[in-house]
Amino acid sequence: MLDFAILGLLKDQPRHGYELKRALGDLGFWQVSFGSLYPALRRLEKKGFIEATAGEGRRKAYRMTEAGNKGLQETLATADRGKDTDRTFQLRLAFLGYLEPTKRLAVLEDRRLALHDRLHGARRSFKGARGAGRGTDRYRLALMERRVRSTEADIAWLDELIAGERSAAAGA
Amino acid sequence: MLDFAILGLLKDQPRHGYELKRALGDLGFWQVSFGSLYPALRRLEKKGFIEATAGEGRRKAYRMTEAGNKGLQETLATADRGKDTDRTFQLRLAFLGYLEPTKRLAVLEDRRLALHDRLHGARRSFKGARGAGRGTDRYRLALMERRVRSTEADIAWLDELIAGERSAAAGA
DNA sequence: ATATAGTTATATCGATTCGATATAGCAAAG
DNA sequence: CTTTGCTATATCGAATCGATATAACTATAT
Repeated sequence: MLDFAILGLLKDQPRHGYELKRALGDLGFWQVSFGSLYPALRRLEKKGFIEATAGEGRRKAYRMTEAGNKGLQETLATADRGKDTDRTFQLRLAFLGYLEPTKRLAVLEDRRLALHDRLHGARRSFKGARGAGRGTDRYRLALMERRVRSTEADIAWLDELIAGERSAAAGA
Repeated sequence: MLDFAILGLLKDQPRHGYELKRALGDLGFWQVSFGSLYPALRRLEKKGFIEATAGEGRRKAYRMTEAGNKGLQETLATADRGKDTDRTFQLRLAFLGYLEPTKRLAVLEDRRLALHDRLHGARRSFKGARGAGRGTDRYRLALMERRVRSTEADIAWLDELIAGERSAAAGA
């Protein structure tokens, strides 16, 4: 998934390693380590998805190749979206603009389904634990309640995105 | 941190590996893999923090030793709380009931500070990106907004916990 | 009875990621 | 002019992941 993130960030412009780390961190949900980043760059280079160019000073700027662009498109469109973790979904969303507009809605709706399932599970746990009179630790109960609430909030947020997507599709 | 989680779960009762995985998953925020779990059990056994007992059939039930309990207490009380990730904080909270009542409030307040910092950063990013007229991708903007909202919600949730903690302290 | 499929359970493998650290140039402050 | 801090690439060992192997037990179907 890091490979995907790097390709997404290199689509706009060439960047060197340090800059990639910063840009990834700026997305807000993942502080990637150098121990992940530099091996990933070598991996991608070996696959021919990116290539190093001479940057300023000792910088090595990496540029996406045509093969890399193809790889990015494939990963973006790929199913397996049911398996998205929170992090991989956020990553997917960050680069959703690179996906064909007609395919975007499906990504959001798949995510909505997954969150819906999560909500049911979270509610069941919470109600079950609350029902078992004083059987459950106060703090664990609070964690369960948080999970319910934050999943509800995520669904609401996602619904706004979906609505925006639909009206964008209608407007086009 | 997995070691901490295992010790926390074994404090109540002995459990075998598979059961530990289930119990951890039931906490709601971490589906640990066997590839992490079994090596961790051996690690803890080697340190003398847990010991295997013969369970039913081929099960190996692990029980926490006195040294293990001491290790758990230390980790619970340990500072470094400023460094808590979302996951480690949730774990810490799940076992906060095992910490001396007088020390619990500090854990919650440290977390509040960290979330406060995060909120400032998130707001700054969001406003900055929104201000740069149409410079930022719609989906990335949505991610930033989500980060702001969910951090606000987390702080509100945490404040309820803190209020509960204070009144529990006053009542005692 | 006895296949069949599903669940429980322990275990290991390779690849990935993390967190810490080493190294060094470069810029600004004191 | 040197100390401090930031930029930048790199690597190491340990932890974790995801997939898979294996096998016993359990329930259901034929």
